[in-house]
Amino acid sequence: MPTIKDVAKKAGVTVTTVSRVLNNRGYISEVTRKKVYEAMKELNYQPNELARSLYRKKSYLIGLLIPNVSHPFFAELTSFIEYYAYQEGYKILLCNSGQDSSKEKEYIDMLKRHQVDGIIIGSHTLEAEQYLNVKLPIVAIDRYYSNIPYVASDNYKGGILATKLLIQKGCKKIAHISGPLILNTPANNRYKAFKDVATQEGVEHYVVETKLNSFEIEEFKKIVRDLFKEHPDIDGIFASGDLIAASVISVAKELNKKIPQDLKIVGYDDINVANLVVPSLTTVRQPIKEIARKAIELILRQIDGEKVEKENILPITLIERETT
Amino acid sequence: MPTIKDVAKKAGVTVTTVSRVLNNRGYISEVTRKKVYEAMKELNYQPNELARSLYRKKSYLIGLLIPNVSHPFFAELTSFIEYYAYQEGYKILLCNSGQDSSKEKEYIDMLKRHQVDGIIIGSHTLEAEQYLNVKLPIVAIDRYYSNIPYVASDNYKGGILATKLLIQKGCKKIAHISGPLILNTPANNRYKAFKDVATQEGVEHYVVETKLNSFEIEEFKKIVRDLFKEHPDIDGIFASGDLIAASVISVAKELNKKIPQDLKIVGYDDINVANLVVPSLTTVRQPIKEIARKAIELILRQIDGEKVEKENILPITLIERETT
DNA sequence: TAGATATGCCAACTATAAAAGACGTAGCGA
DNA sequence: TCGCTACGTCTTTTATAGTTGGCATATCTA
Repeated sequence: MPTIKDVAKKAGVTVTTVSRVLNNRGYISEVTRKKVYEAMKELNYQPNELARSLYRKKSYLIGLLIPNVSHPFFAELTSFIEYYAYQEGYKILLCNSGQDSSKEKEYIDMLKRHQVDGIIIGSHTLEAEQYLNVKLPIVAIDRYYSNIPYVASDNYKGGILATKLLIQKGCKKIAHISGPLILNTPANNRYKAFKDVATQEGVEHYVVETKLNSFEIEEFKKIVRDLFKEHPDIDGIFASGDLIAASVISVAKELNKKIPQDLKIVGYDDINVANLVVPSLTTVRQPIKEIARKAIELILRQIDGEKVEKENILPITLIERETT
Repeated sequence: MPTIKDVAKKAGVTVTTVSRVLNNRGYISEVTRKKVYEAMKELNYQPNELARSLYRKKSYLIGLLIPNVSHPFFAELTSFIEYYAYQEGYKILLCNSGQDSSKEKEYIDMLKRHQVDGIIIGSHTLEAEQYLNVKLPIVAIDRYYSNIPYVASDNYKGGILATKLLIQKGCKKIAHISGPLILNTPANNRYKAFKDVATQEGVEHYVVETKLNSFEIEEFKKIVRDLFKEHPDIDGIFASGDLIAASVISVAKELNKKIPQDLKIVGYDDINVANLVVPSLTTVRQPIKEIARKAIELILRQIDGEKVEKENILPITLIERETT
């Protein structure tokens, strides 16, 4: 790999001049500039970003810590985050914590060692202490913690709309399949909204919880099968995620339940899969692209030393398709 | 952020001593070691990986260049690649090229500037020249190029099995929905196998091609609708990807075609979605996990200066589910 | 002739690593 | 007993690739 010295030698100037050309600083004649550019091209020179980062104390790296990219929601989110980061000249260091809090801790330390300029965290197991002694800019996605700013969709409203839709469409016995409720996350507002609406409307209702580590479709299916075993006459399900909702469709087929006649389903997220399954999923659309954009915006503003709002709630939309 | 100097000062030794403790090199008395560790702990010190990388000429970073993580196949692949990389102490810099060759070029330059130790490329638009002047270790996934080692599933055999299954199950008029055939990729062997088997067995057959940039479900559906408009009596489809196959299911429902009675479908990949849709997809399973493992293995061996085999074909499996 | 423009030179700086050297002590042979 | 080597521990110096600032030295222009 050629260094700035090789370029200087080839162009017949000093490293100072090359550095000036690279950074557009000081006075440079067009002739010299051209010579330097030509030398760089000939040598196929790429400035060593490590050395620059070291000096500037800025790496243009953002750490993205999520449970798992293989989950469509995080995959889509990651894609948009990468998109916006790239537009601003930042790069993404990808970390899958696998919902394992020790791996999460290790990853945060690793990201610090690599001098990332900020961390976007969409992972859920971490305890208080580990966040707090990180002085880096952080943005959480769908997660509360102390004074760390977070981005989330309007989960409570989403839960209201979903539950109301089921009742309005005539469901008499409804269930909610929630994420892990032990964690204090914004997503739990979906659960709260479900409870609130069902109680208020006087509709019989149940809640089942998915486990912390289950991203496996077979596990989701098992949960749904167990639910129907206990309550075969459930006629409406609000699932806290489209993947779970799709699993409900799959199990409903096994049990010969007609959708939406015998069973109505509302998901959450509106990932691409929601429009791919048959029947297509009615779901609460999270603005994934906007969540990504907001997260990047909040990180960059913190990197620039700005204070940012702690709460960043983005609007949801109820998308009615064929399962209701 | 505390530096090694701060630790040295706190422990009452020189930076060299701290460095020795950190790197387990040379002679260190237990007393000194303990003092240093205590100082590191007190200061919550994390060695600056940028400075280490600069000196060592090794970053422990691997660039991953793919069309888009939001596609489930790449999402699952990325997840495994990250998993194996992490096990070996490497980190992943994620780049979505969006199938745009200029962005691809920019990304490769960026990765070089960041001194990545190697690049895994699953992207498809890049031209010859741009690869060649990269002296970095590279591994391609599902892509041929000159003397760059690649990993791919046994596409030809997969195509054979898929096509034979359709014919064996009684299909009389079959179609293949391929990826973009302009690119010279291993995936085109699915197309070749389809042609070969259909011709050999004397079965009427058609091929439609998806466009380069279409990862959009609506685009897939449109392609399928057009196919059925032209050939309403097609009774078997081999789709070159599960997402396309799922789109076929969706369109078949629109057209009131019964699966598998009126229409049989075989996909390719066996992403999680294949088992989620209803009816569940018969598909050719690519060993995504093994592809990831192999790609990391090949990159690491190249980083260590080893020569590696150019061709790395991994076995596929036909998974029969409900669409055949 | 002053000021702007253009370039060079040198040193300091970023955080860490590693080779070489310094220092005191111990062991051993002549 | 002197001189040599070995040893363990720590320091000094140099290196990594690039940035920056001060200062010197030109040349050009108003």
